[in-house]
Amino acid sequence: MSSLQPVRGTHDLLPDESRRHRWVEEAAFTAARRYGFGEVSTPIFEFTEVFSRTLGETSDVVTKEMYTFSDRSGESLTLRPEGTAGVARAFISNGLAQSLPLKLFYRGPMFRHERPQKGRLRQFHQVGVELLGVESPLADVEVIALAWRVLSELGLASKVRLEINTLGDAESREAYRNTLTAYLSDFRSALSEDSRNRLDRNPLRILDSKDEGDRRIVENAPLMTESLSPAAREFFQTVTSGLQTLGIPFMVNPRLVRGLDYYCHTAFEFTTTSLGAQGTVLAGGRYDELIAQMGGARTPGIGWAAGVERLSMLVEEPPPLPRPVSVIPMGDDMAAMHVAERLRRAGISVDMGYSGNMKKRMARANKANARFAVICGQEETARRAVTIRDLDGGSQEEVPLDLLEQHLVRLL
RNA sequence: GCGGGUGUAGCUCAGUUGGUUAGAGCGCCAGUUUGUGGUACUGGAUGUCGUCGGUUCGAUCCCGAUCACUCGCCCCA
Repeated sequence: MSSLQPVRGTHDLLPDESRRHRWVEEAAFTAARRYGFGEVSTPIFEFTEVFSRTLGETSDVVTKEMYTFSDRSGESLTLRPEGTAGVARAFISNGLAQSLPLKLFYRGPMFRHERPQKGRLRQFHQVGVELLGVESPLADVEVIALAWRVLSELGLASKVRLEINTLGDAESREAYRNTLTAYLSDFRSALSEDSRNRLDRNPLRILDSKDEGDRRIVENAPLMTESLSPAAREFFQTVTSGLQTLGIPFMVNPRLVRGLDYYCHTAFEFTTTSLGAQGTVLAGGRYDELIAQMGGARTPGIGWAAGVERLSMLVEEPPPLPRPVSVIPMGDDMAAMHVAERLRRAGISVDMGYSGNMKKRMARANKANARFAVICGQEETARRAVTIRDLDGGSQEEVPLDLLEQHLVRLL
């Protein structure tokens, strides 16, 4: 084994796996386009502030997971740990408040300095969407419907479960935070060490603690629902009934919380039980205050992101590639290369080996899963013809060189 | 960041209770067939036994460290 290893938590994507990833990404983009989203591509690094100010100073992502470094002019830059902050920044930088509502799709690598596990890498890939400038819960419904569409297209409808919750508006959340903290404080000494910390920093997180003792305490805790303002309650009601209208199965999980500070109202997660500890496959929510927080005009938004690696582990085989034709030279390699080039110009995928006798080249054609072999032998060449061999059936026929392209196009 | 497991050929994995030349299957290469692949048969190559250090006459095996992967926690896609 070589000592040249990739950096911890990073992977080389060889052609087979790359193809799975591509398939996942394309399924997401195709569906997104059908819902009216256009692709946006923002830099994979930003000024550190773009993330530190928006994700929450106490969030794990900011406090211990960012790849932050100084560039040569001393600026603090950070490899993006998620996509929304960069899109929000681009929205402001480009004055896109003029073009609301805005529907954006993105894909690409994200970076988090975490301890790697299955389905959790330091460089991983996400596809995501953001719908900006729509106050109405219609946006929430549409964006979740798109997520459901993507997962369905990938054949994952039966493998995932949609959980949804509301975090309410700012006032509701503030009120809830207070009642929850008041309730939990009585149990402070009974809480797990992690949760005692969370009590001060982010008490909502205690709701989804995996600790047995915590769970018992949380069972009787007051719910967000009880602190919701009438407006927030109605908003959530519209979202859930909308999902019902569209026939999208979901379950309300009043203990579902999101890690990043900028979320409000709708929060949702598609989870699976087949990926070990990394159950979340696609997640998102509403972030009405994010852009204002970054210094832009207040612009509501909602979006989600999905982990490409996680999805590609769940997905069955991607659709097969079109099968190539193999050109087999017999003596004059360059003449055969010329034939290959003609076929490629005609839009046909062509494989051709660089050395070896006919037997070897036929074996290579087979390995390439070629549908036909085009044999360029001396005798045929003298007649300005080639032999086409059907590699599935085994029959072969001679075809005049001039008719080769049209002949093959018809056969394929 | 914390705790457990694992690391032997390109891949999946045996094995050595510390002892001379470390194995299998798949894959790869060659041949049976010098103009014909997929099947079959025959033969072949492959390894710093993750890395560094320690114990020992002797370490792939025991010990320590380190790196990577993996499972769980934290957190998240």
